[in-house]
Amino acid sequence: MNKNRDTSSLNPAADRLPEAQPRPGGSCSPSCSPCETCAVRSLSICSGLQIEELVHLDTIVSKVRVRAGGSIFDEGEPATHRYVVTGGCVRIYRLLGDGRRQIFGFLFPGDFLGLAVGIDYAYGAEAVVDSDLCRFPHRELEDLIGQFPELERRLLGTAINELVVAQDQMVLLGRKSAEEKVATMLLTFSKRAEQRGMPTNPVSLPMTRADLGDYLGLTTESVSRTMTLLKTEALIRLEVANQVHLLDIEKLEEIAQGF
Amino acid sequence: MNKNRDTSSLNPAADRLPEAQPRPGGSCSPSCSPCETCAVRSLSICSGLQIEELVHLDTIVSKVRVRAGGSIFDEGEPATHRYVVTGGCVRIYRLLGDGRRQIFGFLFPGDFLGLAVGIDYAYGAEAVVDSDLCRFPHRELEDLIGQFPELERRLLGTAINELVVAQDQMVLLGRKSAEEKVATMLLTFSKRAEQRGMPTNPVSLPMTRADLGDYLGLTTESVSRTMTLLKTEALIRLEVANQVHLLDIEKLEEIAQGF
DNA sequence: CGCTACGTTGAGAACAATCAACCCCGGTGG
DNA sequence: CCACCGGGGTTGATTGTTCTCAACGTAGCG
Repeated sequence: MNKNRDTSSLNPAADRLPEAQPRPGGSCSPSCSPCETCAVRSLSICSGLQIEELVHLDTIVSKVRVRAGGSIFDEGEPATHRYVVTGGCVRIYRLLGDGRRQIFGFLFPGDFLGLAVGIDYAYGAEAVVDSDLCRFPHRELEDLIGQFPELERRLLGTAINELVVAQDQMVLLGRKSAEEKVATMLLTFSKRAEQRGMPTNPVSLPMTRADLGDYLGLTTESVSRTMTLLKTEALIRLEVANQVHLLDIEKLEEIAQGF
Repeated sequence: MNKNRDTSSLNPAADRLPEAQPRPGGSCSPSCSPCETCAVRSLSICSGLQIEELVHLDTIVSKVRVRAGGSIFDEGEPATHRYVVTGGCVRIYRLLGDGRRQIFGFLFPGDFLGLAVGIDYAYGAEAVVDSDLCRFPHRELEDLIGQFPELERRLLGTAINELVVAQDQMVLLGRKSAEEKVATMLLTFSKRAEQRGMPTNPVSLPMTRADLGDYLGLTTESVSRTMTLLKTEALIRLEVANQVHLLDIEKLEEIAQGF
C-alpha cells in the first residue's frame, strides 16, 4: 500500500479568506441582480430558476476568492455555508490518520460544493488555482429551499448526479489498472470540458501529478510513468505537462472501458 | 491489476421475478394499510410520513421476492421502478467490459434502491440471499413526490447520505491496504447492524468472499488471507466463515483509520 | 456418494510503490 | 546578469503487496 504522506500541501489557515468581501455593485437595485447575469448560471443549480428566485438568492450570496493552495473549508468543520464555483478549480478530499489523501473530485465553474449529511463538512476543499466562489449561508439557503421547491429538486438532481460520478470513481479505484485509470481520467476531463463549452482537446490539467495520484489511487511517479506509457503508445502527446493532446480517443475509450 | 472475471455470478434472467405478485390482504380497506404496519418503515424513506401519505404509497406499491443470486434489475435497463428492501440482502454493482466487477454496496432492510440520474439504471442489483422488496413505479412515485414534498426531502437526505458512504468507500478503495480494507468493512457492517437494531457482534457476512473482494477492490484469495491475518493477530475469531467475532474493536478501529 | 460451490493455503509472478537522482523552470537576490 | 533555490515532473533501480494459478478441504445437496 501507498502510505506516502502529503508533504506538498502548503495549506496554512492564513490562505483562507473566511469573510466575504462586500459585493461590488451594491448600489444597484434588486432588479439589477448579479445572479441574473451570472456567467455560470446555466451550468449550476441556479439554472432554470425564475427571476424572483434569483433575486432572493442574490440577497444571501457573497463572493469569495481563494488563492491557489488555499483552503475553502476543512473536513470536520461546521458546515455553515454552501458554495458554487464561479472561477478556477477546487479539489475536495479526505485525509487518513497518517496523512494519506483521497481526492474525491475536482470542481469547475458551475459546480456545487458543500452538501453535508450532518452538521459538519464530510470533506475538505482547497483551491487548485486562484478561484472564485459564490457563498450561501446554510440557514438562509434552507429557508429559500422551503420557499422554492424547484431549488430542492435541483439539489436532488445534483446529489444523484454526484452519486453516479462517485460510482464511476469507485469502479476506477477498485478495479482499473494504472493505464486504465489515467485513460479514464483524461476522457472524463475532456467530456466535462465539452459540457461547459470549453476546448476538449488538448485536455487541460491545472492540478499537479500528486493531486492526480491522490485522485486516481496512484503515486505521483505512477501517474507520470503512465503518461509516458500512453505517450510511447502514441495515444497522447504532451507539449507541456498540463496540456494533454488526445491522439487516439477511440483507443483511449477502449482502454478506459477495460477491454 | 486484477482482471479476474466474475465466473461465479450465475445470473440467468430466469431468476428475476419482474411481475409483482398480488398483494395479500387486498380485501382490506385503504385504512388497513400494510405500509402503516411495515416493519422497516422506521428505517426507510417512509419514516416520518403521515398516514395519508402512507395510504397513497400503499396504492402504488407491489411486493417482489427474489431468490438468492437472482437479478432485481440490470445496469442500462430502463429505470421503471424504485425499491425498498424489506428482507434479505441486495448487492449493487457495475461490470467492466471484460467482466471485472465493482460492488458499490450491500443493501439491507429499510434501504432504498433505484435512484437513477437518467432514464436507465446506472448499476445492476442482485439478491445476495432470498430477499423481499417493495416496488414503486417510477412514474407514480414522481406524482406522489409532487404531492408530498416531505418525500422529496427524504430522498435528498437519502442521496446525500449515500454520497458520504460512497466517499468513505473511495478512501477505502484508493488509499487503504488490504488489512485496513477488511478491518474497515467489518466495523462498517457492525455499525450498520447496530443502526437497525441487529446484533453487532459477531458480524454476519451473508455474501461470499468473492462478493467482498469485488466490494473492497481485492481478490477472493486476498480477502481470505487478510481474514486469516486478522485471526492470527487475535483481532477477530471465525467459527464459521460468515460469522466474524470482533475481539479487539479498538485495535480494529486504529487499523481502519490508518494509523 | 459424488458433485459443486465456497473457502483456504501455497508458490511464484506482476504491477505499482518506494527510494533516489536528475531535469526544468520561474522566482529571487546578490 | 547570473547563481541559487524550490517546486514540480520524469526516469531508474529495487522492493513489496497483492494478484495469479493451483491444489486441497469442507459443507450442502441431489
